[in-house]
Parts: sequence; C-alpha cells; structure tokens
Amino acid sequence: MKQVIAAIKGTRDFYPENMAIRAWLYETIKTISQRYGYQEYEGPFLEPIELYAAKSGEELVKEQSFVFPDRSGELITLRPELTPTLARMVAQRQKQLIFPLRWWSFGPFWRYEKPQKGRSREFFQWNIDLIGLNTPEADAELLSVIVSFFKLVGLSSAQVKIFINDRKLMEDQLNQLGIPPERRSAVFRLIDRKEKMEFKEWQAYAQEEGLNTSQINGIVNLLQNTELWQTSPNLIRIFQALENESASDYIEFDPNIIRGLDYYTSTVFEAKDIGGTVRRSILGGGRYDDLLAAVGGDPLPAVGFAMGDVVISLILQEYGCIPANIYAHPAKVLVTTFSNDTLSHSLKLAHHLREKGVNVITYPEPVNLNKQLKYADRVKIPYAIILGPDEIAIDRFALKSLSSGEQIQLAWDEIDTKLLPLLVGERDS
RNA sequence: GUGCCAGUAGCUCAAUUGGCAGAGCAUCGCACUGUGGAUGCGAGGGUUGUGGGUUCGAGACCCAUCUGGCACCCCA
Repeated sequence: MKQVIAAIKGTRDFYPENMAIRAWLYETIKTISQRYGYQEYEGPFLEPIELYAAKSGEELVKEQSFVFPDRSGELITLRPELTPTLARMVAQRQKQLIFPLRWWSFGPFWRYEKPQKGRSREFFQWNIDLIGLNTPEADAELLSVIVSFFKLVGLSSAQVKIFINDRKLMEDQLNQLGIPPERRSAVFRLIDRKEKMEFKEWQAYAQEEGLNTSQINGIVNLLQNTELWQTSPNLIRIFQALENESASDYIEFDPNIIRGLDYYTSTVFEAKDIGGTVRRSILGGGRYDDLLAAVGGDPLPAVGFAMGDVVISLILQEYGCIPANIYAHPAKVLVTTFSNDTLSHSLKLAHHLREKGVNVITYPEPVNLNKQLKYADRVKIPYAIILGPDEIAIDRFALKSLSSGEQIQLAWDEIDTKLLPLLVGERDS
C-alpha cells in the first residue's frame, strides 16, 4: 500500500459503523435530556485562554489544552471543557434568561493527553447543567438524569455506579482535624491519590505535605467512614429525593471522591464501571456555585456533569448494550441494471420509488446480475429489483427478497399497494 | 510529560540460535455472461510502521522516530 498521510495523534476516524454508534449515542442523550425538559445549546469550539485560566484548574489549562497563536498572535484554545463557556453564555444574558435554566449539549472537545484506551485527544462530551437552583433536590435531578440514561441504555446497578461526596462536608472534617483552609487543595490531592499508592508511601507523602500523625490518621478514618454522609444535610436530602424513583441502587456515598476541577463547591460525583474492565470514570460533575460570578456575572448557583463518548462507548460495547440494528442497511432496495438498453427503465423506477420516500440504491453499471445481487447481499440491502427485457416486455418488474430468496413479479400500478408496505417503515441508517 | 510492552498481506496471526517472508479469513477470476449466501478450482496481494546502524546475510540484534496498548500523571 502507498503511504497514507497519518491522522493527527489521538484523533479518531468515524467510519460509518462507528458513526452509527455515535449518532445513536447522541439520540439517546437527546431523548433523556429532553425528557427532563433540558434545551440543547452549543458554544464556540475556539475560546480565549483567559476563559479557563483561573477557573478550571492549573493542570487542565497549562498541560492539557491545545493552545496556539492565530495570525494576529492572539492565543487561541481548543476548548477542553464546556462549563466556562456555559458560564459566559449565561452571564452575558443573565438579565433576559429565565431561571431555573436547564441546558444540554453534545459536542467535540480537545485535550493534549497521552492517548490510550478510553482516552483520546479529540472526544465528544455530553454536558448538562441546571442553573439558578441551590437546593439538594436540584443535584438529585441531575443524578436522576444519569440513572435514567443508564437504564435506557441497559446498564444495571451491578455494572455501573455513581459515587457521590460533598466538598463542604470534607472541608468541615478537615477543619476539625486542624488543617487550615490554605492547605485544602494539597490535601484534596492527597485524598485523590490515597487509593493509588501503597499505604506507607502515601503516609510519607502526607508527612511531606506537613500533616502530623493524628491528622493523617484522622484522614484515614475519614476516608473509611461510609456513614459520614449522615452528618451532611445536603447529602441526606439528595438521597431522600432519589428514594422516590428507585435510583438509589445506582448511587453510593464515597468520601474519596474529590474531583480535579477547582470550581466545584459542594456536591461532587463520578460514575464508574464496577462490573467490568474499564477503569476510567464514565462521567463526572457536581455543584459549582461561584463560577458565574467568576466570569463576571451576578452570583448564580449551578449543578451539572459531563460524560465523554469514549469511555461510555467502551462500556456499552463491553456489556453488549449497543443495539444491532443501528447500522442495519444503507438502503431498503437495490434496483439492478440489466444492460445499457434497460438502464433508463431502472433509473426511472428508482427515482419513482425515491419520490415515494423509499431509500434506494441503483447499480449504474450493467455488470452481471450475479455481482449486483452479491453486492446487495454483502451490504445487507434486504430487497433487489430486477428489471430485464423479459419484465419490460410485459411492463412489470421482479422483486426479490434477499433474506428468503423469494421473487415476485409486480406491475407499476401495484407499487403503492404491494411494494411500499414492504419498503417504507423501519429506519435505514 | 515519565516508565514498560507491541507493530509482519485488507483482517487475525505464524516464521527454531540471525539463513529462501507463510497460513486462515477476506478480495478478484472461473465453474455459473438473467439471479446473492454454499461448494470446488485458480489468481493477485509485502520496501516486515518509518529512518539509520551492526552483519556475508536482519522480520528477528542496536539506535532514533512514529503509532497503539499498560502503569503513572490527569481526567470525560
């Protein structure tokens, strides 16, 4: 094979079979978002770097964003996340928008990461946010959206789970241990790594961060205390709200959940594959009550989450949740071509059927029928129409079912009554 | 950005201590030029990711590089 120019590292080519999955995922996300009354929106893919600078977290902006100068020298960022854009869009029209505001989006994002399974440099993300409410029941609504999505695609609570925590709860606990607020982000990082390190290593790391033995032990106890949520009025009300809709099976308190983005203020959550092999988190989100003020708007409470397409697609494939019929066939019928002399008859019939709303493929080269039928079979077109001199002579055409092999002769005036019922209906992809 | 592993036909993989690059599936042709899936026969297909080096000789060894995977880092 000749040299093909390679794709950009970490990008994906969506061949039709992959595109069908992406489109199906989009439709599923749209269905769920709309079921809860959320409206679709979209922002620019290019943003000024300042939008993210102070709000998203050092690492995300400095290490993981695609940033380059445009022709005037201004630094342009390929958006690594949507929430700051959303905050800006809301702040710009804060006086005219109607709150509470429910918006969702599904679009591309870029992060300069090392590509591996479940992680690419260009990916799609479902973002959904509820702005203008600061009740725990608003947080519960977003969690309910997630559970509904999992149920719709067929993921059980034995396969995926949402782990939830409250940063305020953790901050109170750290205060009680005598850890001052300015140490908090370092200690949050410490908590984040606890699971990944050997205990002794982690202990040493904690000492380096300036924690004394009783503080370290206090944190260890904290992270093992699965009943801690009962001291959080916020989490209690969230769990209560979710009891109304049999979502509780999917949701579990986990004091280890902290999350990397700096703008979360209270509830934080993350969904994971617990029954399978995919280690990365499926989605993450939480409450961010200060972000609107930070981008120049009036203060507004908000809660939301983001789900990337890469991990969820892997998991859906792993559990066999992707319907087989989403990439069924490119058309309902192939109108074959017998010879150059009969070509116009075939094209005319094909056009007639298309005007009736049928998805039709023609074979604009009179190769032998053998080949044409084999083609139809291989691309899974369910019917073939054969229109040779014999049929033309009696003003009819033959319809062959590729699944049964049966063939019938039809007259043109039987198209509406006999042919269309077979060919219209089930969606082609 | 760090460490480790891998890359051979369209796909999945083989090739003994460094000694003639192969198989299955797929493709194409024929049996079967007015009927697909099955079967049989035959054919085409490769700068072994790329670029250097060692060697009489490299798919294999060495260096660099690209791409992917695993563990970090981070996160959707």
